Parts: sequence; structure tokens; C-alpha cells
Amino acid sequence: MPSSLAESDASQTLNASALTQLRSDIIACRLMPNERLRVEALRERYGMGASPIREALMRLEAEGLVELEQNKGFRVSEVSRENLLDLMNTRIEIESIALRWSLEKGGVEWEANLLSAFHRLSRQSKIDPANTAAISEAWSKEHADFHTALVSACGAPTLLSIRSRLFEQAERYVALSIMSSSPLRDDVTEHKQLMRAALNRDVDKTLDLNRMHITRTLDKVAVALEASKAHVDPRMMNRKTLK
Amino acid sequence: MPSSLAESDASQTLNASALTQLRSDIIACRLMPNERLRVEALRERYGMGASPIREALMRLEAEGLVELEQNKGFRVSEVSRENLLDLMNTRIEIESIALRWSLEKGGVEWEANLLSAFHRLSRQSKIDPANTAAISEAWSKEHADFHTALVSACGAPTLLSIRSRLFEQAERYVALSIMSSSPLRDDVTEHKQLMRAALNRDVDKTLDLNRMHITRTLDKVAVALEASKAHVDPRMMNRKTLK
DNA sequence: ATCAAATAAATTTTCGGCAATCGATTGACG
DNA sequence: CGTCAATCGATTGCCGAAAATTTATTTGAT
Repeated sequence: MPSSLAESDASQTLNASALTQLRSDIIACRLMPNERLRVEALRERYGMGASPIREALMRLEAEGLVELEQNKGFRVSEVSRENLLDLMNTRIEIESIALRWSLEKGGVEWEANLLSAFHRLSRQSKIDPANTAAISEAWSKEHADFHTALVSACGAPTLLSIRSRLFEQAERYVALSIMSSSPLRDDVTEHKQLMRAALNRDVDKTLDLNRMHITRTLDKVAVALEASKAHVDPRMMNRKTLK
Repeated sequence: MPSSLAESDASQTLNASALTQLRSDIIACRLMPNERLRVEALRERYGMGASPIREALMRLEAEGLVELEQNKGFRVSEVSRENLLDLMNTRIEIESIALRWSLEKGGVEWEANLLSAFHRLSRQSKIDPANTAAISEAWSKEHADFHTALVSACGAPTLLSIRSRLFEQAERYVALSIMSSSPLRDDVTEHKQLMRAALNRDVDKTLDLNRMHITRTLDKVAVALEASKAHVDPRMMNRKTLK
């Protein structure tokens, strides 16, 4: 059974389709961290040849979602406490810059857009009726859109693209933490405060709130990650015991 | 004639070799901005099949050095004044964070490494005896190493990888500016000051110097870019004149 | 039994060729 | 004369199979 809801629309290259689906599957942890990505398996999963898949994997390697080892193939990037901390700390700083610039430059258009994004987010249920063990895909979309709207007026495309890459990586950790423990926190309030501060052009407050928003996620994910570490390490231990 | 000095060493995947050579050729502007990258031509240039080349190109697209348009193939990323400004502004902020953390955390090891990198850089001639229209490749290497040494203790791999990606993109603009006008500035002094401030753990001064270092490059490149804009736009104008 | 070399299986990586697509040119028609 | 449709060449994108490499298994010597 094909995995992703995002069915490849018409007139896209298989390459692009593979890229979208793979990225989506990795971020949602339908392909688990450290899982080996055998081309034959993916070939079957997505119903296409090896070339578009390898190309997509190379692309994802640059994005940091996939790792490649010479002649040993691809695997989904490993997760770890250190990587999580690294990622979140970096993300906080990057978003801070983007937010600062966005608050400086944002006009009416930006304000309207932000309000609109918040409204859509607040009306979207976080829980997925179909799959209670996962966050609603629609909510994820609106959530991402809201945070994008916050920084969208920053005027530095390079910075924005870096930001969204980090955001995606963080989403993977969140997906992971949902799978183990899911006391879904209510973050409508958080988002509202964030928006208010931004609209008031209160840079310090916005940055603080954003930092707290990220930190709170980080803590939750870190706990879940530590808990799931109790599971067996997937390294094979098939060497026969000595004497 | 194969282009890059960096001959693909033994036992590397063709894929990896293509990646290295392509990146090097693009950064050095041996493949010019906006130039179309036909696979057949690259196939011949690097002496390999289409697959490893396409894979490398996809990788480079994620890095921002190459652009892909559906069914129309790849081209080297466009350069522009806006992109240059965007790039440099982003780079300043990112390096500022990395520097701050590096100065906080750097130990003796880091200091030693930095001194060593500076020494190597200061003893390396900037001009290439073989090709006076280009910067010595050895110098570029030492220069990159020096700046990497400055931030190396920052402790955030994610941030460092972002930094080096931006650094590479900037190198391309520098290469471009060298080709048109080359009043090579003496930057040994600048680098020395930068190192001194860093070793003294003077965060503000280090950040300022770094900002100025980048800005100075930016200005020089911006002028050269504007000048070269007088050249004909490589867009074909083969439509017959009307009436 | 232990270890190492040798073989076999599995998987990655690469190639050559074919189908789909785009851009330009040509020719028919209003 | 200009517009639109059909055609052709060039180029991309894709597949299936071959080559190279790693991993697992067997064999043989000590």
C-alpha cells in the first residue's frame, strides 16, 4: 500500500514525486530514523525505477534528512539527544533573526496574512480522527503556515529557506515524540500570544515567546526520546559469544 | 581537457566525484552563473554516465548552487545584486552566532588551531603563478580553513554546516569579481586583527571585524557585479524584429 | 574448535538506450 | 499579414540490466 496521502498529482516528474513522498514519509516517521533505505524496497513502495529515487535521496541528503555512506547505501538520518539540542538551539537563533527582520519590515499585507493564518490554525483540530496516534496532517500544515507567516516579511530568502529546513527537521522529532506519548498540549494560547507580540512589534517579547515555544517542544521531545531509548538498539549482535 | 585540479582520487564513487568537481567548477565560475548544464556535455566533461551526474546536480540544487526546472534541465544558479545582499546579510548574522558561541566555548585546542591556520594563511601567496586572473587555489583553501577555525568551537554542527554552505556561495561571487577586476586587497592585516580579537574573547570586536570583513568583500563584489552587467545578457534575442 | 581464505548472495552503483517533453520551424488558413 | 496547428530535432527523464562492491556463508587448514 502506498503510504503518503499526498498523492503525486498530474504532470510532475517522478523525481519530484519521489522527493515529496520521501520527505513526507521521513518527517512523519513512517520511515523511521536510522532505517535503511534500500532502493529495491523504495522502488516497490513508490512504484518507480531506481533513478528518480536515488536522485531524490541525494537531494534529501543535502537537506539532512538522509545519510549516505559510500557503497553502503542510504539510511534515514539518526536522531539523538545531541542532535536535537543542536537543532533546536540553532533554530532558536535563526528564527530570532528572521523574526526581528520580519517585525521591522512587515506591512499591512503581512499583518493580514498573519491574522488569517492564525485563524485557520485555531479552527483546525489538532487530532486526526483517522489516526489517533498521529497529529492531524491538516493541523501540521496550518501550524507550519502560521510560523512561516510570522517570519515571511523578513526579506531574506536565504534565511527563510534555512529556517524552513530546520523547521522540517524539528517536525520529525515532534512526530517521533507523538508516537510514544501524546498528552497533546494546547498551544492555541501560545500562538495567540506570539501573534499579538508580533503585531505589536514588540521584538523582545516576540523573541522570548518564540524561544519558549521552541524550548517547550524541545523538552517534551527530549523526554519522549529518552523514554524510547529503552528500546533495543537496532544494531545486530549476531557475533557468536566468545568461549 | 578536464577542468578541475582536484582529480578524483582512487576508490571514490563516480557520484561523489561528480559532486566534488561540479561544486568546485561552479564555485570557481568555470561553469558560469546561469549557464545551462546539459547532461550530455557534462557526461563528456567528466567522463561518466548520466546517472551520477544527475544525482550530483540534485544534491547541488539543494545547496543552492544549481537550479532545476521541470523538464527543462539544470542551470547554474543565477547571480544578482539582490541575491548577493541577501546572502551576505544572512551570512553576517549566522557567522555572528557561530563566532559568539565559539568564543564562549573555545579552549586551548581551538586557540592553537586558530593560530596555526592563521600562520598557514599568512604564508600563502594569494596570487596564482599559473593563472593570474584567478586566486590561488591553495590560498582559497587556507582562507576557508582560517574562517572555519574561528567558528570551529561553536559546538553546533547544524549551524556550522549552514555557515559553510553560505561561505561557499559567497566564494562564487568573489571568484566572479576577480575575473573582471582584480586589485587584490591585502587582507592579512584584517585576518590578524580578527584572530587577535577572537583570542582575546572580545565578542563585540570580533563580531564587528567580521561584519566589516564581509561587508568589504560585499562592496567590492557588488561593484564588479554592476560593472559586468554592462555585458550582454545571455538571453537569446533571436526573435525577428517586428515590422 | 578457530581462524582465514574463498565462494555465494544481496545491494549499491553505473551504463546505454528508449519514451516523453519542450522549443523552434514550417506550413496551412483565416 | 498574422495566428494557429502540425512537425521535427534536441534534450530531459526514466527504466532495465550489467558491473562493482559489500555482506553473509561455506570451506579448508591448523
